[in-house]
Amino acid sequence: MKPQRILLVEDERDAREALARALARAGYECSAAESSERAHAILRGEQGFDAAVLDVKLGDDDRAGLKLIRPLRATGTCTAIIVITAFADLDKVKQALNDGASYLIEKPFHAAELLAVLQRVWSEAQDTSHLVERALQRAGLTTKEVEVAKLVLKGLPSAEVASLVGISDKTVRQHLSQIYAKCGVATRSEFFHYVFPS
Amino acid sequence: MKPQRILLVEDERDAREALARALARAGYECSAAESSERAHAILRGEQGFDAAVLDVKLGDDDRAGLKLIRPLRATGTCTAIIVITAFADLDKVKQALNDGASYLIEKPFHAAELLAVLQRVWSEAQDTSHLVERALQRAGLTTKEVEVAKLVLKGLPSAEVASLVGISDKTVRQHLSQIYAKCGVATRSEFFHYVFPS
DNA sequence: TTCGGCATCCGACAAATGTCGGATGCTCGA
DNA sequence: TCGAGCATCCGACATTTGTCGGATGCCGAA
Repeated sequence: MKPQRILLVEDERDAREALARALARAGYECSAAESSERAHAILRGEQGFDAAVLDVKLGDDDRAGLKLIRPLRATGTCTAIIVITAFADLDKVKQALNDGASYLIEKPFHAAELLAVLQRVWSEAQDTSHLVERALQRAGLTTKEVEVAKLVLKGLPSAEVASLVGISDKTVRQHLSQIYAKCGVATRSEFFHYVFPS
Repeated sequence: MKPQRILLVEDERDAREALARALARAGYECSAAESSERAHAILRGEQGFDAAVLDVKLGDDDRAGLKLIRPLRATGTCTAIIVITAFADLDKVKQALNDGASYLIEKPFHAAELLAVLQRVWSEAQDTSHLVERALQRAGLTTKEVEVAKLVLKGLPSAEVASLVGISDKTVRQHLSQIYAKCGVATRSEFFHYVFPS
């Protein structure tokens, strides 16, 4: 899957418009801002951005872009945050990393690079396999139980799981009972919520 | 919730043992390795680490710790990866960020700092609210539908959702039908899987 | 060898879930 | 003002899900 909505914050008009065009051409819906203030204004209006591309330097402020990272992370929007900068110094990169940036690209760069990074970082952020692995591991499930659990977590009904695993649908439900007990839950929904806390 | 199992990779024996003790005291189950090779060996044996704490320099190799980041990310274990280093130079920090590290701590540091960072980074990584927001936004749900959807995603049965929202349980199911239609799914499980792809 | 844990099946039942058809009232924009 | 969209409710039904009691066979550790 691809990210859909992207927040682009870049103060230089040419660069901003070029990137916005590139993003649009690649099928993204892109909201562009030229300053921190505009970015915040946009965020107040609409949420639900999948990713943000932030220039580090905005106008006078040498690291205005970095200051946007924490608020963005806090809102819970924006899964992937990419920062771009012409002058990567140690301090800025450290801050970017520790504030929660996903990637840093140095100017000058090709739009294609950004698109590639965007795609990669996004799909990594979307990946929930670690949550699944962890939860199942922690619960101490047996081999078969893990097999069943993973298929159930794919949204399949018991009958489908049964035919895929090659056992009876009754047995699948039996296993599930056992799984639920180990996880301390009682229903399929609760099990999902156990694996994906929210 | 706290992370449970931690992979600690640090070549200096004193530091390693001190950290391992501190982590154990804080209630973590900690596997320590003194080299890349040992780390890989541990990973071959057991998976399911929640977090990794990596020293950047291991033995001769100036950035052996950094080289562990990608494999760790690739395995799908390890939600949080913290790197520690005595000499943070621009190049190393850039690599750490772009390879997928979550945080960088500079030596010398107090064990308490590490514990605090671990806790923070871990809970951020656990947070799936952005997935929820994104999915619901993308589906174009109405206000009420979002309200219902969020409670359902908390694992609550329709009846509970109904009493929390203050509407009839039938109505909740009605809303859910609508929600499923918008998301292109047919059951609660599929809906979970729509929100949390895995 | 014997016993506990794992995997497998069955029948039966209560509860939860999803769907259909139909209904009312509200609000906002054309 | 008139209809579309939203929110709300109802009854009824087929399906799915979770549980209970009971059963068999296998394997590995005690």
